[in-house]
Amino acid sequence: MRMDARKQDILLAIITDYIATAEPVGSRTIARKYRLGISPATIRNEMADLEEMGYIEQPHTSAGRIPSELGYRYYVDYLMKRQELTPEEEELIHKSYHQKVRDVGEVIQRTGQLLSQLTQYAAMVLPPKMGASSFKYIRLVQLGPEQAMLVAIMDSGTVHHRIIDIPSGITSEDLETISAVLNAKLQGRTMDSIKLTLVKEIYFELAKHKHIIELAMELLQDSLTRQPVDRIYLGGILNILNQPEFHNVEKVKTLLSLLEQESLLCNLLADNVGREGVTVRIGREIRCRQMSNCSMVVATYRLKGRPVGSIGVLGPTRMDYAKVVTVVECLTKNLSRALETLLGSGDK
Amino acid sequence: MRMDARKQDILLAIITDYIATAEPVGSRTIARKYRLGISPATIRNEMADLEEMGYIEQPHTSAGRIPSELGYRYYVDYLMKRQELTPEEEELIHKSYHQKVRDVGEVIQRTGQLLSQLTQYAAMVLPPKMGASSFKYIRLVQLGPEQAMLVAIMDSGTVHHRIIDIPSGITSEDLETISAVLNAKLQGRTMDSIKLTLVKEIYFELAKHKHIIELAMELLQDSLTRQPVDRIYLGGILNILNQPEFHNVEKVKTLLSLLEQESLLCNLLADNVGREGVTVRIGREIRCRQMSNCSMVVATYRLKGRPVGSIGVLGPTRMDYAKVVTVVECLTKNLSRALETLLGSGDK
DNA sequence: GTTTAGCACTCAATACCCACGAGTGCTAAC
DNA sequence: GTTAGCACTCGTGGGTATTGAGTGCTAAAC
Repeated sequence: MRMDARKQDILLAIITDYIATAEPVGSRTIARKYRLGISPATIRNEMADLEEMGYIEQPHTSAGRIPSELGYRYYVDYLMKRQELTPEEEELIHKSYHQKVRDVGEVIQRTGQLLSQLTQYAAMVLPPKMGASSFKYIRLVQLGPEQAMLVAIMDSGTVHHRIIDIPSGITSEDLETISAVLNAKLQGRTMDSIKLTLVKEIYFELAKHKHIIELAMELLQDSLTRQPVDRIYLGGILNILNQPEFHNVEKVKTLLSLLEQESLLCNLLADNVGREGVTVRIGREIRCRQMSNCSMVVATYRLKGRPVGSIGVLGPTRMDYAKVVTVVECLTKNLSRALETLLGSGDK
Repeated sequence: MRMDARKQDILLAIITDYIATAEPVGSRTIARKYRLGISPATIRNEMADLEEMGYIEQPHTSAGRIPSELGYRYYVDYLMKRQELTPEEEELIHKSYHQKVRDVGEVIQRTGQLLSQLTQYAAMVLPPKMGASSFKYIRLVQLGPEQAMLVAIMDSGTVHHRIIDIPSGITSEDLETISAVLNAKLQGRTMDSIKLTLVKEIYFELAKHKHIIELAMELLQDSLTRQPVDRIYLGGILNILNQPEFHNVEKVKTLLSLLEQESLLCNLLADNVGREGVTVRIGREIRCRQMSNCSMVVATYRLKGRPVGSIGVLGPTRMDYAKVVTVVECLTKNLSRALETLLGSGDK
C-alpha cells in the first residue's frame, strides 16, 4: 500500500497546500512552492498516477487536484508529522487547567472551550459515563405532598437528581428510611454492578415499607436505563462557519441540523470510548451520510485508569490533522489529570 | 398617533404580505390581493404618505415598500389580531405537558422545544431563578480526602451542587455537623433573604468547628453570587436559518456569535422578568446592535404567583407576530401550570 | 377635492457573451 | 526518465443589454 518516495512528497505537498488554502492545487504551484527539484511536467505525470491510484481527484478538467478521502487517510497514517504546540498555546492550556473549578461540568466545559479555541473547529466533549462510577450518597427529600427529590452523588463527582411522584401517605420519615437502606446497599457500588440479587436485598430490607417499595424499585430501574442520555458539550460551531466549505447556507443547515441531534453526536463519540490513542475518522468513515465532507478526531479520557468519556473535534475533511491530533491528545491527558485531582485520590 | 382607517388598511396589507413573502410589496400587489376597493394609484399616494410618516420604507426606488420598525410597532400595538392555534397545535401542547417529567430541567427543555417548533424561530427559556426559591435540604458529602460535594435542593425543584476543597483534617462527621447546622438555619429561607445576621448565627453555631468555618462561609457567599449564571435553554437555531434574511453566511455568523454568548441572552430575557403579559421588542428596541434586524417576543412565567423566569422567541423583524405572541402567551401559562403541579401545591 | 388612468423613468436582477487564465494531457526532444 | 512546448478545457469575472416590477407625476374623470 506504500508508494515511492517522490509520489509521497508530491502527495504531501498537495495535501499541505490544500489544507492551507482550500484551493485545488496544480503542478506549477507545487514546483514553485515546494522545491522538490522536479519540473511541473514531471509532477503532472506523477499526479496522473496518484489520481489513478485514488489518492487525489480533480473537481473539473481545468482545475488542480484535491486530496480524496483515501489521500487524507494515507496522509494521516504515514505522512503527517505532529505539529507541536506553541508556547502560548501551552500556556493557555496550563492556565485553564489550573483555575479553581467547582464541579466536573466545569472541567468538561473548559476542555471544550480550549478544544474549539485551539483548533478553530467545532468541539464535542462527552461527560464521564455514569455506569462506571459508583454511588457515594443517595437521598430522598420531600418536596410536596406527592413529590420527592431523589439525589445521587457519584464518586466521579457528578450529581444526578430527579423529581419523583410518591403516594400521598408517605412521610418524611419513610423517605429517610428508604434513603438509609439505599445508602447502605448501594454505596460503593457502580451502576453497572447493580444486579438482580442486590435489588432483591433492597426489596427485602424495605419489605416493612411495602407501600412504597414499588416506587423505589421503579426509580432504581429508571435511573439505570435513563442515565446514558446525558448532555454533551458542544461548542465552537461558529468556527466551522469560517471554513470556506461552509460558505453556502445549505451546507450550514445540514450540518447544524445534525449538531442539534445530541444523541447522534453522543453515539459517535461513545463509539470511541475505550479505544487507545487518537482516532481519526475521515469523511464517510464517520458513519453518517450528511457528514461525508467532515472529519472527526476523537480520543478517550480516563478516570482512575478506566475509560469514562471522550472528546472530539469536528471539521471539514480538509482539516489541519497534524494540529488537531496534537491538541486532542494533549487535552485528553490534561482532562484525565484534572479529573483525577478534582476528585481526589479518593480511590478504592 | 393613530392614522385614518384607509392608511391602516394599507399598512396592514403591506405588513401582512411582507411577513408572508419577505418581498417588498408594491401598490399593484395590494390592489390585487387585498380587495380594498381602491386603485393602485390611490394606494401609491397613501404609501407615499405612510413613507413620509415613517411607517414604511423603500429599499430602492424601483422596489415596493417594506415596513419600518415604527411600522411593525404600530402593527403590534394597534392592528394585529391574535391568530388562534390550530387544534393540532393545541393537541401537541397538551400532549407535551402531560407526559411524565422528572425534573424542572425537563419541563424547561420541553417548553423550549415546543416554542421553536410552533413558531419556527429560535427559542430561549430562562430557568426558574434561584434567588426567589428557598432551601429545602442541604448536604455536604465527602468525596475524597480533600474534596467534598455540596448539594442544595431548592423548593423550586432545582438542585445545585459543587465540589469544594476541604482541609484534610476534616472527617465525615464534621461534614455532617455542618450539614445539620446549615439545614437548621437555612431551611425555608430564600437565597435573597440570607442576611448577615443569619450568617452570623451560623457562624456562632459552628464556632466549635472553627477550623472549617471559613470554608463554610466562603461556600455560602459563593453560592449566593454564582447562581445567577445559570444555563439557558436555546433551541431551534436551525429554524432561523430557513428565514430568507439569513441566506447570507455573514448574517448567520454574527447572529450565531451572539447566540453563543449565553450571558447576553440571559440578560435580555432577565430584563423582562416581572413584566406583565407578553412583551414585543422590535429591532433596535432589543438593546443590541448586532440584533437590529431581529425581534424578540418575551413573557414571564410564574411559580406560586412570583415571577421566576421568562421564555422568549427570537426571529427576524419580519416575524409572524400574531402567531408568536399567541404561542408565547399560551406556553407561558402552560409552563407556569406545569411547574405548579410538578412541585406540588407544597406551598407555605 | 378625490380618485384613477396613463406614461416616462429608475433600478435591481438576469442573462449573455467574451476574454482571461489556471491547469491539464500529450508529444517530441533532451 | 525528464522536460519544454502546445493545444485544449473549463470555471471565473467583467461588461453590456434586456427585462420587469414599481414608482412619481400629470391630467382627466368622478
